[in-house]
Amino acid sequence: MFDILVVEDNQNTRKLLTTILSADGYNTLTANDGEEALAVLEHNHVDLMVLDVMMPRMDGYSLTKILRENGSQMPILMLSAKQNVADKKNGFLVGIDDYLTKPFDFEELLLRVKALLRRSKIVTEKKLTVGSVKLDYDKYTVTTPTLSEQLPQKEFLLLFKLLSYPDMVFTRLQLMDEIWGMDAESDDHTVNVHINRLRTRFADTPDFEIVTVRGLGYKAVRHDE
Amino acid sequence: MFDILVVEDNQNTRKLLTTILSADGYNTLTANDGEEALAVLEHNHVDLMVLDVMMPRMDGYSLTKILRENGSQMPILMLSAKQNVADKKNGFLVGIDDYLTKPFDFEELLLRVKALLRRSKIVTEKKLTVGSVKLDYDKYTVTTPTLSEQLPQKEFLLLFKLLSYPDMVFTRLQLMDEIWGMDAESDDHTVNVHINRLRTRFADTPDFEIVTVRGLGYKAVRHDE
DNA sequence: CGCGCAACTTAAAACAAACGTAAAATAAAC
DNA sequence: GTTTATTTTACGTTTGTTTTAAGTTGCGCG
Repeated sequence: MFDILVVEDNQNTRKLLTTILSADGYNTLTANDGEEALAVLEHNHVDLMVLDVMMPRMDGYSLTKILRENGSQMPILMLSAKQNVADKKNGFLVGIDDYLTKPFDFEELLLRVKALLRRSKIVTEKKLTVGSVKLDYDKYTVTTPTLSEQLPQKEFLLLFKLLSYPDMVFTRLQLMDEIWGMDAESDDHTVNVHINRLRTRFADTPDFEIVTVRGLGYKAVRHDE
Repeated sequence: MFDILVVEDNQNTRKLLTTILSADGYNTLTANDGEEALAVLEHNHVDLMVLDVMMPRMDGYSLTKILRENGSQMPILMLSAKQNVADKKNGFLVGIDDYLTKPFDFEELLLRVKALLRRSKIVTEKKLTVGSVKLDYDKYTVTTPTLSEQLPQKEFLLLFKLLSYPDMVFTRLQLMDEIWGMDAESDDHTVNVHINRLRTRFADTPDFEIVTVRGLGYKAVRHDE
């Protein structure tokens, strides 16, 4: 469900961390140092980072600093053998969210990870991407390479729902319930009309389509050519 | 600038906490136990809570639980003399964000408070810029290339809120809460009028605009051409 | 002490967009 | 080839927003 990047040069510790996190149901990615981490972040989705301070090439402070300067708001939990406040201070100054000293209690690590994810889920923008269509719920924007306009509310919500589970088929009733409310008096046909409006909007976005599943409903699909 | 509620029954510790926090520029409020804290929260604006576990009448766990169940997302830092993981676990389970064991290092407390405030998307920045519009909260100034005037208070606060998260949509209610206070009985339309005034002010600032999101609210947007 | 101005609120009218409906056109299934 | 499901178009209604204006409050200054 959540993707956690473990950045740690010591192989044993790295393995330990990934084992703990995997056992709790997280997907883990790994990097040996800051530079590797940046490379991983370029090509993968990461929800949270567990970061060692001491590493060759690029240490945890530098990595955090770079990320924050580039506007990243990813939750970062820093690990260090150092107990002293000066090191913690360094970490918090560059923008970490939590700091744990080694040796750490496994359970406490998991608790803190969970707390960070919970909070970041509250505040991070709900962003969805399917193909070249990007939707940002909080900013209320939908962009493709060719267009960038404000969708009307119903269309926006409809698209949001469809994009939230790409390829999954939603019945008209499901969509109605979600957008118009359970008691919706309205007709199924209303959904059709809004779907149609969405389609004309994305007519010239070749890698995205809303597909009809006859007898069932609709789904959002990405075409890679 | 930020209002922090200290909930702690021991008078000495309470005093210590408020002193540390005040020295760092926070406004502090206090409560002796959970019940008192609830009363304080009803009538005051609070950005973050520093919370002792052990208290008469209503302890920290119960208070946190009640708040979370009521939908509060306020950052909560829990303090306890107990070192063991079980107590931390209890805390995190009911929804705290951070846990510090007594005796704690003053500096670390301040660091963690700051990290929580940043993470919870409460703006620490008092100088904001969107496009060519620059706002300085302390100086109470707003400047663009073409104008440099003093805005009336409500307009200023409204703009501040909007600029604090560019592109993010704020509902009229959110804006009201921020500027007029939670209990404001006033009409939504008041917001509209002030938005309108702001718009006429920035009419000839081409790279800045307050955009309406129909059915939701407003957002501050930068146009780059 | 009260006059006058600025800031704010309220109300009302004008405006615009979004929405849902219906009906016609098209496509798929049997 | 007929039926059923879906798409498309058009239009009227509704709802939300903007704008204008008038009314109220509070404060500084004469």
